[in-house]
Amino acid sequence: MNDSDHGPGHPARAKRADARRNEKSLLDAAAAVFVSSGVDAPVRDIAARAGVGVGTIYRHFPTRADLIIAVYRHQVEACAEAGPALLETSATPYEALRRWIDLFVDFLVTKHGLAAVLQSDDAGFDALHSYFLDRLVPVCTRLLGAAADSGEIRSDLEAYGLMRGVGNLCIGADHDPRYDARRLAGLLVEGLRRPR
Amino acid sequence: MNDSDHGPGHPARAKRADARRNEKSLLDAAAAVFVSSGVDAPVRDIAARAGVGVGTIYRHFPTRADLIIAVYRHQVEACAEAGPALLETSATPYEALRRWIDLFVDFLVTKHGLAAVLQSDDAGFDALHSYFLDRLVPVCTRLLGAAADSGEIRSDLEAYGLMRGVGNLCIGADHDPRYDARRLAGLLVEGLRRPR
DNA sequence: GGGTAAACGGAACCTTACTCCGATAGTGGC
DNA sequence: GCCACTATCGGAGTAAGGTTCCGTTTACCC
Repeated sequence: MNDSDHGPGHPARAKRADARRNEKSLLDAAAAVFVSSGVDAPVRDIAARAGVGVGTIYRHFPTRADLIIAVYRHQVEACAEAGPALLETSATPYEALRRWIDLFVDFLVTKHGLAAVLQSDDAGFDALHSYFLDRLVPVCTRLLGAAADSGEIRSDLEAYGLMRGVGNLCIGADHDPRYDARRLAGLLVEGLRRPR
Repeated sequence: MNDSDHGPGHPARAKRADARRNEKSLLDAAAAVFVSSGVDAPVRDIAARAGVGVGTIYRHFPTRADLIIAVYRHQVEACAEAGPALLETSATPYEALRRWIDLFVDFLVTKHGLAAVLQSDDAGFDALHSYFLDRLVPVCTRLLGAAADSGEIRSDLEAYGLMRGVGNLCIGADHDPRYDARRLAGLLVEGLRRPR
């Protein structure tokens, strides 16, 4: 996991110092540019901001998806870990599900264009798509399962479908005050409640 | 509205015959290409299929949005007109709303990439966005209003938000058998029901 | 048939993604 | 401390798509 350690000279060749420095610069620059120009800002802009050539970006992050994943990894992890926690601290499993979806929505809508690129069928974003799904679907499955077991919701919707749906609802949620993604996601979850 | 009339020689100059022919060719070609390659197929492809130069496309349809609107105008109109009709033929206003949303979803998911481009924040698709909204939001408003008046659903969601939400849910619905947009849209509408 | 302006076509240009390779400069061995 | 070795760098080059521009063609009116 942690490759920044530089223990006593071991056979495994350590990454060169400039490479590590550049990777850090790139992550910082990308994060800044993503905030100001969205996640599909031109690669050149990110390279310029980091003070490196475009070749350096592609060497460290073969696809744009890899860069996006690296930038948001921490937050995705946090979201994933929040699932089980909410299950413990909420009054009911349904309540936990509702709150977890809120977290996910908040994360997505605050990242200009991330939701859009997440659902893009553009090959090359497969890695991004997969990362989110691999990390979050299991968490969602558990929340859905708990809420279904407690009889609060129907049990005929897969976590995958729900995640994609919620992700879609977040598209374009920034830059349109009339569109409230959080609200709609809430209604969608509300729709899961058992009829009656 | 109808500019294909060529009434008795009036001062208004009639459009040249080749221009009218090309416009027709372009609409046919675009429709065909949209089906096989999606609505964001390269402009050059459409021009080639129609047997005209790219300049001719831009002369007839200044933006891609104009072309898309022209191609799907009939179906959008049909959808808009189906609203009031459903209100008359359905058992309850809620039922009419549910069925109308189904129609809208079916329309969107069968047009590769249309939903995505509809929500794109890319300026230049404003016209497309506006056309759909101008034409369909009033219809949706009426359906929502009727269902709210009959007490079947809550009344605190604007038609605009619902339309955007449903449109978003349709993104990427083709080419992913595990994702059922119609189902999710149904759940969203279900979520509108008054609690108890 | 001839004059005129509408309409055509596609070369040219711009922007962005992504690749490739000569130049640069850390690193480990001495 | 110096050198050779090679990982890494930087950005010119290539490709693809969108949009514009203007010399050429052609329908229309008389």
